Amino acid sequence: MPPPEAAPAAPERRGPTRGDRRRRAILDAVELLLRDRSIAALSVEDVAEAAGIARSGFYFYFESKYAALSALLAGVWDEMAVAAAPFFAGSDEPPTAYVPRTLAALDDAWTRHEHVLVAMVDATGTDPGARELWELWMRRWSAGIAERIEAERAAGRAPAGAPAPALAGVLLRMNERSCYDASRRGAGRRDRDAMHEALAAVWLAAVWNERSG
Amino acid sequence: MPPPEAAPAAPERRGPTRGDRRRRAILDAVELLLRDRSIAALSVEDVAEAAGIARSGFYFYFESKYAALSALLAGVWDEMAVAAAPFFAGSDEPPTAYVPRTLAALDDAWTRHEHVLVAMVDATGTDPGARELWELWMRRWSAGIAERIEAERAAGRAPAGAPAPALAGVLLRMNERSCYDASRRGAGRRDRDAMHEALAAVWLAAVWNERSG
DNA sequence: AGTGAAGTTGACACGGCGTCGAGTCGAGCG
DNA sequence: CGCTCGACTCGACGCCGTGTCAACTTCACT
Repeated sequence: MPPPEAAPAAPERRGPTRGDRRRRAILDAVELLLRDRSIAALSVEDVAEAAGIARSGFYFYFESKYAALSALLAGVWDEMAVAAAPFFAGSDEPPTAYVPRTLAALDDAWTRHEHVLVAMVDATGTDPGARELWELWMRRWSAGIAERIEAERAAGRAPAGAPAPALAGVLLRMNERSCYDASRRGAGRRDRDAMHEALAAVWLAAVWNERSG
Repeated sequence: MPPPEAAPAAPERRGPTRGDRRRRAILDAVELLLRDRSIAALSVEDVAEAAGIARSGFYFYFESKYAALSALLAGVWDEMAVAAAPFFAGSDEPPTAYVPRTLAALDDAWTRHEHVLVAMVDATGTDPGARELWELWMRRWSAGIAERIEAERAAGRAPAGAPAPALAGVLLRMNERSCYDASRRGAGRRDRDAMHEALAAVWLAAVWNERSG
């Protein structure tokens, strides 16, 4: 199952075709509408209207609103990956320096797309396709984190402890749910900063047995 | 907002009335059907049929399938609270002993009702009423945990660290999401044990700066 | 100018929801 | 015993959102 919604072997002749632009308009409409409506409260009709096409035209591009939402997600993951890169690359710095920084960068990327991400998490409770896609990414992240933990342990920078895959899993869930809830309750700066501090403290203590500065 | 769905000042004359029995039958039907269907895939018709009444009769008892699900939750929370009691009471034992035990007991209670709990979490993405109810409980748990952490710190058993409310919040989310995911993927014994170990390690490290035995 | 693929549309059938008014049941009372 | 009133039940209705279809238009390329 390759990255879903990848265009089938992109013709890539010239600038975006009319269809490409329509597709883009639909995606933009979804993102826009999600700013003040939950995915559950969003109908295909709303989206089509906002994109300037007939409702049935929507189905030429996507199977359902959840499929469109999933497509919207592709770009978001890329940004998240960029934010997390320093973590996965390892660092000469002490973790007390780069872990808080990475967590803040991740939350920043999350916040930039929070409407899409919140909608996606909500959708996992309803649409099997959305769930599978989300879980695919969760597994990838989890595997990456586990690898990182094992590398830190192997290098003697982190003490042995709970099996890395399980540890990676629970820490990832913690981040996922914390960010989701922060977006849900419209957390402000103060609130988010406290959350960052707590997240960093947990990661540092659980993986490196470090107290944050 | 008192515990929703509490009968209005229970008449409690004699044995359960016919209405009480019907209500119970509906709740049982929901719980039963959730064993092999998600809440999203469950229609009021299905429930009514399983409960032996007409679909419209359902609405005499509940506003929607989500209201019924929420009602079903009341009893579940009680069991969770019992499982967590040793934690909230504090203990003379070292945390390395009672924390893992409590986490296992909590996951046990979760597992006993996992269909209802998973359905409820799924419902929070769709139904505002379900979300509010769930978040109410999350806030209560979070507050309780924060209080406990502060008590441990005050007693000198736990070192100072991130603000207790934020720390309690992220740790609670970690548990919530980990249990949810374990149920979702039908985790087996081995899988769950590894999760317990990881959860215990994180709690101990983050709150008490302890490595688990 | 002609052709075929890409794109677009309104109309349709379907399924689930929530409500309503007309009814039934059953305990308590005169 | 029969009446009454509130608790309960039901079928029917109107509504809304979904997904599909066949017919039509547009457009890039010969």
